[in-house]
Amino acid sequence: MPSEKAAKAGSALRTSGYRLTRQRQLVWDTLRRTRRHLSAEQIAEALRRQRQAVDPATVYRSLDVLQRLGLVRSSRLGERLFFEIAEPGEHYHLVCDQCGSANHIEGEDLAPVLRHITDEHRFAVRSADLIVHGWCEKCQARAAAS
Amino acid sequence: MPSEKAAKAGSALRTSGYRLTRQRQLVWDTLRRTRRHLSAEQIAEALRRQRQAVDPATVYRSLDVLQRLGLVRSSRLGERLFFEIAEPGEHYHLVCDQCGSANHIEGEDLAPVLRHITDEHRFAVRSADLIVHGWCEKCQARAAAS
DNA sequence: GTAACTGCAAATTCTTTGCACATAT
DNA sequence: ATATGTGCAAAGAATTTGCAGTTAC
Repeated sequence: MPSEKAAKAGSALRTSGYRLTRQRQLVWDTLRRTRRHLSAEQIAEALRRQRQAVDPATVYRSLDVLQRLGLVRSSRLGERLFFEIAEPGEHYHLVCDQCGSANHIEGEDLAPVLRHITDEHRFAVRSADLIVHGWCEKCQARAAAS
Repeated sequence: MPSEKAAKAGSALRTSGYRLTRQRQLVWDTLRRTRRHLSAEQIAEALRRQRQAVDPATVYRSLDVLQRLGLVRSSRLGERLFFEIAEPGEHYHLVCDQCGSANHIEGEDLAPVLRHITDEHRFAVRSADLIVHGWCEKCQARAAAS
């Protein structure tokens, strides 16, 4: 699972004058291994469990650097900041009110909405985030079972 | 500007067993007077300026009650929670990255997107909030002028 | 009169910062 | 060698909570 993609962070860091450290590597790897969004605390917790503890402050700082390089993006979902690998293209956030999980799905459906906002409301759109709250498939099943 | 709408909060409070206090009245009135979203701190600040100071903690508690009655809704825009009078129907949030103003606009364009999420992703949608970041008309004009 | 409400101060939670020590280049 | 990065502890910002005193009903 390493190779090109895994090397991406290393070279991006170096060509930008940042150093490739164990901590940055670990934060990046943790994020790459999940499809989900993770909070800084969840990343720190995951690393702690693997006996590779990284201080939360360092997790935040690492995420900040990765974000500046465009490798990571963050969004505030509910109470906290969540981080994910930056992928090109639109995407929406699905936040489960029951289990708190946060996922994203791809799609281009937002384009007409944004065009409307630009044209009718004279608002220069830079980015858009659709946050949908509800129940994920798992929690629906769990509720139906009881 | 008072009359029916202004009385709404009072009767809703009473029929639900809550008391109509000076503080709740003031918070509600402040929100009704703006079209914008206000943070709890902005509400407290506005009241302080009118020599009607209400403690921030009380502002939060009042907003919480009004929200439980369905009279107010909140959304997290950027760093903080913002509050607004609850109006029926979909709406989007436009957050200006320059001046920090937060506005909302009406529209039903989201319906097809939400249908897609329900159908394709088996996610039971409860609510959706589209948060658009960019530059508001005023700030665009200001930037163009300089 | 009394349960509900308020102000104030302290507690919480998430995130950022300062600084002495460690490490990648 | 030295500029960058890390851990730890402390500071910050936004929001919540505990409690003794106040107020709407």
